Amino acid sequence: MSAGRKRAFDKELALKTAMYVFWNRGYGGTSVAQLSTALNINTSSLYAAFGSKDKLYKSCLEYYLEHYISPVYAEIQLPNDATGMKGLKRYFESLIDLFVSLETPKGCLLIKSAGETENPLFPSDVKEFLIKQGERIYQIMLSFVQASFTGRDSEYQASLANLITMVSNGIAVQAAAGQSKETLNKCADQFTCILQ
Amino acid sequence: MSAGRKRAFDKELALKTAMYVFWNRGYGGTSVAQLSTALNINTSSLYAAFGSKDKLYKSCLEYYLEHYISPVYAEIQLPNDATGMKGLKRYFESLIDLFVSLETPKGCLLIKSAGETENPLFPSDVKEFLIKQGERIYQIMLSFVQASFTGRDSEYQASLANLITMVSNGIAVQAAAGQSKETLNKCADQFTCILQ
DNA sequence: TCAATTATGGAACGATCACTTTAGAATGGG
DNA sequence: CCCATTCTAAAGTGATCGTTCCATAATTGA
Repeated sequence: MSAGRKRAFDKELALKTAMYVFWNRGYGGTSVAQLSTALNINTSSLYAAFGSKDKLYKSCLEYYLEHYISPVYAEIQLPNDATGMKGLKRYFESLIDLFVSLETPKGCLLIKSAGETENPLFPSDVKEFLIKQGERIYQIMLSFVQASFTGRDSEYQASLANLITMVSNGIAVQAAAGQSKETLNKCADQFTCILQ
Repeated sequence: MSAGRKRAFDKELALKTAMYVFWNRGYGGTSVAQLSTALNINTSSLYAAFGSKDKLYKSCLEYYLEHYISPVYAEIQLPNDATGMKGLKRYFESLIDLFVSLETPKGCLLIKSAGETENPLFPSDVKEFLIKQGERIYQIMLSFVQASFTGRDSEYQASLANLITMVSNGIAVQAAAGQSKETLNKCADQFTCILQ
């Protein structure tokens, strides 16, 4: 099947490391030379394994979505006792845990990326990817709200789903700015409380 | 007093134009050559007038604060009939008007800048400046909340000021992502409604 | 064992980065 | 009018950007 020399590094581990670098410094703030150093891989090996800086970046975003964001949104998706305030509180807790975790960079890689899309060097296909994922996440939130606030009209539900997303984005911004887990949790609690 | 050749361009207009470029593309996404083109000024003139890219950037942030952000926060500062829900609603309206205005780039320059501070090339003094301004803005919001929600304990007030700031940041993120003025206003209205 | 295939290490590519230099043109006080 | 002063235009600075090339090393199927 596969002839040729074997890869000397763990590709998935390298991908995860690259994701951390992008998460910290952003797309524009990360150079291939820095990645090469952080991953302890030559640039030629990096290009052989991941194609280009842009392709590696997109792979990192996909990895982030699958391994970091999706588990959080699973909190409010079926099958679960996911509906209602209990689900929402668990969602915010998971989100804040992710955004302030000591094992990963602070804040949200997706929102950090979204802030760079107007950079003329930012890859346009990644921009489209981010828009698509934003819509997908909103749909998950909308389904949750529809299942949890059954007594309200659909316009209210749509707006509430948007408001919760808005608060989530605010949490990401303030987590990236260094706000403590306790402060963020207190805010999220207050929000869920005044919601009912 | 001033001998020598006169400047051939309007310095404040050039500053405003530079601010627009940074607001659109971010600090890392903007090159001096692009600024030179956009401002229709040679790089040497640009350096003579503004010192360096970093100094120009900081001047743009100061200009943004004075001419764009401060007027919004004046909405909830004394002397005004600024307290209470009426003040808060006007604050959100002004904020959303600013973030989705057709005459300026979308979103908030400060929050866009805050997302770039971990870029190793980002000037550290600007990072400190942003942190300081964030605290200043929080204090304004806290004073407003203390004057508007007199019946609550100070912990509740601090947390509420934080929550409102959080929603504001969320608005900035979603405005930058292209969300419509109507959608944002509906969300802000819903938030102010459930607040009481 | 030999050819085909893939990975590695390092140098090198042109382009662009922020910034400076140099030479000359415009200005105003004495 | 002269000259110090300031601005403008264009070329040039070394450094870094993303990416590729090339020789060599390692692995496999035939």
